[in-house]
Amino acid sequence: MEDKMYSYKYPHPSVTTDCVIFGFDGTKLQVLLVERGIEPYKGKWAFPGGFTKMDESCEEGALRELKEETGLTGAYIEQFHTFSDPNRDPRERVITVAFYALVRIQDVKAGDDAAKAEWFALDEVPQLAFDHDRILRAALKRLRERIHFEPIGFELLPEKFTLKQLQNLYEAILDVRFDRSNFAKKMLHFNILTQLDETVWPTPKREAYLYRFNEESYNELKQKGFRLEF
Amino acid sequence: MEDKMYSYKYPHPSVTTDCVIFGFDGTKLQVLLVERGIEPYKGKWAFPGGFTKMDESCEEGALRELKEETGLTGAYIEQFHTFSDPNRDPRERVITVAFYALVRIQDVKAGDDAAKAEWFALDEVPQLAFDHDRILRAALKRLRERIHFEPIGFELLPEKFTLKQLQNLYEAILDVRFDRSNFAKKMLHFNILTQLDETVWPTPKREAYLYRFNEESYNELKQKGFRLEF
DNA sequence: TAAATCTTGTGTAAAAAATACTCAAATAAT
DNA sequence: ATTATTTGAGTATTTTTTACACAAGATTTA
Repeated sequence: MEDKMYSYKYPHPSVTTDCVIFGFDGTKLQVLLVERGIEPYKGKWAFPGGFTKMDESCEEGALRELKEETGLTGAYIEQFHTFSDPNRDPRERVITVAFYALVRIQDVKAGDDAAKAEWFALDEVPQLAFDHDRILRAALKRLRERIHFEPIGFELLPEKFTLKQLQNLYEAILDVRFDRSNFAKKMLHFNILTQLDETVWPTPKREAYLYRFNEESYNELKQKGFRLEF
Repeated sequence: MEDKMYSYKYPHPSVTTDCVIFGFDGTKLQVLLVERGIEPYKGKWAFPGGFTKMDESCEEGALRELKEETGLTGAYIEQFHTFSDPNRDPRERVITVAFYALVRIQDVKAGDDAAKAEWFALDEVPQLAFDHDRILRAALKRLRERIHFEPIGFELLPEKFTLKQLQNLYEAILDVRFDRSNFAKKMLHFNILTQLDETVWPTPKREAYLYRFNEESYNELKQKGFRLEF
């Protein structure tokens, strides 16, 4: 088989996607990292990602890589920044389009694929390969901004959840503390939650109602224009 | 001179930047467009932009193109989305990193460079080349979101401006109407404006105070964390 | 088994912000 | 001089935010 080459009059960069995958364990925000098996940065942790093919958009490429490396399909992803420092990859010029994904931690069977994948709490993330530290900071920044306009938190929680869990999530994402009573009031005021019955999940002391995210109401609300304030 | 070629084992896309340049004429939000002199889309209007060089980041490339095509230097730019549909350019695979710039309209001497550049009010923008219609919509969306977190409006106004002008700008960007008195109250409450003396600029009837954006106070406020609400 | 402790559901009073106005002074046009 | 327009300043009402209080259910401790 002949070594077919692709030639251009001007030099072209490589284009990759990288995906910061956020999960929530009930207390802390986590990210999924894979250990690099090859140089450069062999043995270092990095975000899943890879080269974008010529016949796919970056969104399609990101979803494909996500599936290949974690088994996740149909995840919620959002592009947040493109990193293009000429020297960000020591091998060649690589421009990467960065995404974040919001997934339920239990949906990912970490570590059973070819790639060694592992969840890390935000405050336990090791030093990362390439400029992925910077990418993580940018992802967090965007996530925090997004939460003001969309109720993204629901992608991270189980189908049914308590107000406590929801509050824990918001506190983890925004790194703030809310008054329990006021948080519930505000959250329920949007009418995008449906109250169910009892819970057993955490049962620390008194039982708490379970809620479900009501997508219909949310879409109605979105039409009218609104903002989630915290 | 020999035709040097750049060869790769795998095909590589081209990477460009495009810049949506916003300006404000005191009433309406405007964008700067250039008329394409070559195919494809010859004769159509498009955003200034061009190929990213191998030794510059996309940010540097966008600023360089901005200077080449409009004479603007040191403009405020922000990357907002990367467009990567495989068929967005009929010639070859081109991925474009899109920016928006906020400039003072009077700083651009439109139409004196090689490229024919012209300002268009948002509601008078013609059909654009490539997927630039989509790019414009995305830029506006981002601009509207950004205004909640940063007082970006000041990049679009002259050094000294009246509350009326500031209100007009916010109304133009967000496409809403505010109560004059309440807008002023809210705006002054942030303490990022410094009141000056009188005006002559518009002088429609009664003279209005001029204000200047106070960057120091703004940075203090930003440290504490805040949000511009409208 | 009773007491202490923790968590959740519910509510309330005070403070802050948003909203909808009013009114007079300054200026330009008639 | 009269009229119309625009700005500065202010007020009253409503709504939202914030900081708490308290009792009920459940678990742990004594």
